[in-house]
Amino acid sequence: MTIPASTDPVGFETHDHAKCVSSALAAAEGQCAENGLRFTPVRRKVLEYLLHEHRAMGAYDILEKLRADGFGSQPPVAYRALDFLVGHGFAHKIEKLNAFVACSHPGAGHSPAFMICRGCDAVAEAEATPANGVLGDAARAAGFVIEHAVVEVEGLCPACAEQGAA
Amino acid sequence: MTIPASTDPVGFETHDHAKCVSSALAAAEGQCAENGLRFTPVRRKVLEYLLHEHRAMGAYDILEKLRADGFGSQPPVAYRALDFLVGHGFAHKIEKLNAFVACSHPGAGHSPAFMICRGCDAVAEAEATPANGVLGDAARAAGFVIEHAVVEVEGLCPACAEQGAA
DNA sequence: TCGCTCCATGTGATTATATAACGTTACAGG
DNA sequence: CCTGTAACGTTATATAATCACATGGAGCGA
Repeated sequence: MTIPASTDPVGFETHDHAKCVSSALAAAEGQCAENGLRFTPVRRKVLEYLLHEHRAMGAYDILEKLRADGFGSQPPVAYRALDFLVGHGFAHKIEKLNAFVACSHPGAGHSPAFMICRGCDAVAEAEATPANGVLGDAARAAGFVIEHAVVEVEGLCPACAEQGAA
Repeated sequence: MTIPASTDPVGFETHDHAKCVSSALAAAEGQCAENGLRFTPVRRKVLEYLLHEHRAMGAYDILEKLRADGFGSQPPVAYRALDFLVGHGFAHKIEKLNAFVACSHPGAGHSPAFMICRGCDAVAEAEATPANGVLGDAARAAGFVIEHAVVEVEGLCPACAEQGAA
């Protein structure tokens, strides 16, 4: 796991947010075009919300924004867009929070791990390697075939830790 | 979803289930006595269900059993018992399934990881080491303080993999 | 023993999260 | 243009979890 120091894809650091939103949207658009996927207005908008907020959002938070923007306002509208985004790797679901975040590592097929700050709800994405380590050994020993991994660690981000969030 | 009484999978292998249930209950009872905790009938019964089934059970599955056994039948009854069991390490919540399992490694304070079979819903518990590996490195580099980890891998257990569950 | 306090339990109501089912609309390919 | 498929919109419902408040019982000190 090497974090390119200048681009801050993962950390709890500041970055040029407007740029990261627009470039991520452009990347998603390109990837959809390449793979014959339809990057429809609802889907684009939902990804935009997630990128803009840069934190985990509940489906009903998103739904409220969709309503405000004139889209359909019933749960399936939000869930379908989220299913699409998650299914194609543009976003991830945080099981612990029953919420969703935009993917921070666009492009590469990956196995994400998340650091969730319980102080401010910020979520940072890192790379997991579930097949390695003790768990991978245990799985192989048991004959278990790993298909997908959920790795989510809870704790405090630097800012919250410093200001002593109990 | 009925599993033959004497051959439930633990770590996806067969074992003497009646014995493992009773010894786990006895261990829990002892640990409660030692720490001044009240191992009440509801709590005991819920742990018994979880140990007996040895798979992930939803809170409402448990609630139904409680009702059948003459306990209170409103959601808080089940959730409170589960909160107690999870809080003291006698059971764990599987976030991916919104369900609960009895702890397989009683006693030691630990950081569990789970292997979830999508074929038969069996759940095996292993030990995770979240502070190690690439994620630990990333967290330290970012200044993130890990307090708790959720590690859940989905896939196929040996039995389901063999019979070609798609 | 009495009475106090704390914790656990029971219940009704409500909030939060997610899916089912069905008709309509938009779009790509022939 | 026709047609098949995928996306969308809406109603209704299922599933998961919590709130708020009343009741009851165990432990403890006076």
